[in-house]
Amino acid sequence: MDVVSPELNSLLPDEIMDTEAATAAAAADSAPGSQSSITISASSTLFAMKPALATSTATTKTTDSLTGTTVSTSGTQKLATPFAFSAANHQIILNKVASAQATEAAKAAAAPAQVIKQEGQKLLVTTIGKSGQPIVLQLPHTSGKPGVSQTSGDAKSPSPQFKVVTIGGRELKPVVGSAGNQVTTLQAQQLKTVQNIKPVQSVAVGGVGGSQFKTIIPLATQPNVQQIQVPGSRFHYVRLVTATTASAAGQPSAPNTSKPLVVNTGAVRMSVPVVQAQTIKQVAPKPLTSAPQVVTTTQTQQRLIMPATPLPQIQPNFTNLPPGTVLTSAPGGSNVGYAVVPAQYVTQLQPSQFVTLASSSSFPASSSVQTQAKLPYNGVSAAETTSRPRKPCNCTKSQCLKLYCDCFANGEFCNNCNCNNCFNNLEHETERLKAIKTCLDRNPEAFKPKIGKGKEGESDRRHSKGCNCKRSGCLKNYCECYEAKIMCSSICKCIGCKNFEESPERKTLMHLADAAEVRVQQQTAAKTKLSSQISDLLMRTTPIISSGGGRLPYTFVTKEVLEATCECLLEQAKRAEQTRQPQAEAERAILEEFGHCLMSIISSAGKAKTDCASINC
DNA sequence: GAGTTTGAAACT
DNA sequence: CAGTTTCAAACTC
Repeated sequence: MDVVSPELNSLLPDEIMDTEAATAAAAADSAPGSQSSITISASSTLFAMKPALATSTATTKTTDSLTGTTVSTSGTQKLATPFAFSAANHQIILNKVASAQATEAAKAAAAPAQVIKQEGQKLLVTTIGKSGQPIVLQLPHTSGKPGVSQTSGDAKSPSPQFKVVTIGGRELKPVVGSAGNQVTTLQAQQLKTVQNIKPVQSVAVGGVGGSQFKTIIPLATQPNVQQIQVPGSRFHYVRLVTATTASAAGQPSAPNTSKPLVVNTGAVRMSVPVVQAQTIKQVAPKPLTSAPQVVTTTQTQQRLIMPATPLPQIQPNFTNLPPGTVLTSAPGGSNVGYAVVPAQYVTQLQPSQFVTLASSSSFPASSSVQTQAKLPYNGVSAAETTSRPRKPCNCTKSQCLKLYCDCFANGEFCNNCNCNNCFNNLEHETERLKAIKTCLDRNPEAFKPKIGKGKEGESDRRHSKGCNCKRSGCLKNYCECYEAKIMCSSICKCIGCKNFEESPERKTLMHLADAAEVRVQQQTAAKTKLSSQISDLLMRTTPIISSGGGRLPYTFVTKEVLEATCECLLEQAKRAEQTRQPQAEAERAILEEFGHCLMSIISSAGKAKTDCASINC
């Protein structure tokens, strides 16, 4: 079954190809029609963990090859029950083997690489990174081309016999020597992990030429991974079940790592980090410069439904499961949550959003599905286009299904918006997908960021289409260039543009904006400090007061006191106004006066407390 | 908060 | 492709 059409591939952003997955894809290049590249997606969730044969604690940072995101993973990983491997019809099947055998394998510090012979090809089964990290299996093409991720192959063969691909953008050193003979300790550890993985149900087989990609679902009966076909979606999903909820009864805790997941290192171009939905936390939004972004995860017992590869089939049960959707079970229902996450965007989610969405207990039964995730059709991380949470939209007529709607245009579901008749949600998935298609038909780059990345830094950022401003001088937020804090370029068609480097108007605006920002920061700092001082005072006085009965600060902040304080502050303001003091100075004086007032109140309160104590009241 | 202005998106 | 309309955000009062 074809999973990615050339058309779809053409729609994917260039950034995706600027990845090691793409490199691997290039390395996997082979004659048209061949199916020589097989990649098995893996994650701690996918490979549901069994009671530990071995336990390792690791902290791993993995760079997401799609977004440049750095995924930080930490925690204890319990290796799973081992499995044997077999391959047939270009399928890799990981079969369970006896635990004793697995134990032996786990004990072997330098276990040999798993080599699968199939039609003259060999498969090196290994992982990259530390124990428990994702696993990539790739059948090499017998005439594989040199590539950064490709090994030298079998020593007895002039051509490479196996191929190692990277996961999540993590560089993988070539395996030296023939498969099964010269394996490094790291590889042995990786293999140990491989031997302990659970069956995988979905295997994406990368072919060559864009249209050659196949999806194989070899283990339909395996309980831990289920393939889900989403109608109208370019992705198909694999439901990933953690050991806690599916196969590891009695296990005290679920694995707590996030894993990058290479779904297909071929031209499907998906290298996705799998993070467990319930507890994903984004430490900081990804800046425009696409600097590495840190994502941390903590323990979870959630299931993930991950988009593995695009899937054209439409099945009725999942018309409301769009890519980029986090699902959760209804309260009182299943004890496990579900998440449908276009994993390449997982790291872009705002932490609060994701945590909320993944919470399986916070949704009403009538709406067990909530969404707040990046949709895949955008193909670009939210962080690449925005550095802060998107403002809620106010659409009234577009149903949030046109590019007028910022949420839709940025590939997001509406969430906490003020829109009316919104269709940009799961309940209207069919319409939404249709709208996406319409937009893409009209403009294949409709969901790509308008502000292109500069090759040599932000100074080279520019609007992909240029603006068409006529009246704003390109110095108001009406102008998309100005709004993006970039100057207009030669491709702009604006009239009366003042948004260029030497523009005095622009410089003046910038200075004003800077000054305003500084002022806001100062005010914020002052408020914070004052608030802190008040809190501190209350904390210090309350115990003393309460010991004598009554809450002194509140007792003494009477209406009269408040009025007197306000009078003082107003008087100070008037004085500042009369003397024409600068605003900042006036604010300082008022705050200072407020401090005096507070001190007076506190002093009086303390005195009263003393007096009260002396008369034993 | 209501009304106006603006320019991108959508439409013809 | 150009002109017009629609739309929602930005802006003003």
